[in-house]
Amino acid sequence: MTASRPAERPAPGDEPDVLAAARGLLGAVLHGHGVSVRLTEVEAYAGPDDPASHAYRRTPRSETMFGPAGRLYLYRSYGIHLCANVVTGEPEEGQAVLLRAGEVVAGHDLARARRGGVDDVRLARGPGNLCSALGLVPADLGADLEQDPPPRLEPGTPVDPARVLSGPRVGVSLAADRPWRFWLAGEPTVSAYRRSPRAAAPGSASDPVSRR
DNA sequence: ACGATGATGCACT
DNA sequence: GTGCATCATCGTT
Repeated sequence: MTASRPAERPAPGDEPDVLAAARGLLGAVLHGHGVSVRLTEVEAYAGPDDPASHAYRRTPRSETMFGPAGRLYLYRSYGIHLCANVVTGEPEEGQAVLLRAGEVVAGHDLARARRGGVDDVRLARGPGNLCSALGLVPADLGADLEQDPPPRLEPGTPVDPARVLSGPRVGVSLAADRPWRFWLAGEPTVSAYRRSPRAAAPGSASDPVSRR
């Protein structure tokens, strides 16, 4: 072996761009089909260096993640639910932010109808429920969120950084300790944390890249 | 062609 | 807290 440097591991302060992008999406408003949601909880997914990301391997499904920023990446979870991401970073990087939860700020009646009359704070709690409330459909895959017709993303007023909390991503079995989930403190719309049963024990060194 | 696996949600104890 | 429906996707055969 050569006298080269050790394997790269992100140094503190050298975090992937997608983390800042994720924090920046908190408070933004996503206008769906007749319903608008202010984002309160998101998760960052990096490219081929993130084992939990759909972009860990480039496949037909994840192709949108390798495209330009500001596009909508939709995927089907458990064969049933749609989940929405905003592509960030440069093309080929494969970075995106999963939209996990939000507060309905417009179109309440339509959102309630779509969600079967659950309590308002649950209208867009959880990535599948958020898509359902917004009325997103598979045809919205790849939509340019900066263009006029919905779905469209409206930058929110900046949030107080002290209100942004972080923790591990929900339900991922790999890189399960990376604290790449971000949410706004005190928001009742934020979903509950649930660790994947397949994830290594918290803090385990057997997890590919455990913590930062 | 086949089997395993979920970036979930909801019912249930 | 736990169990599981349900099916697109992807790696393997």
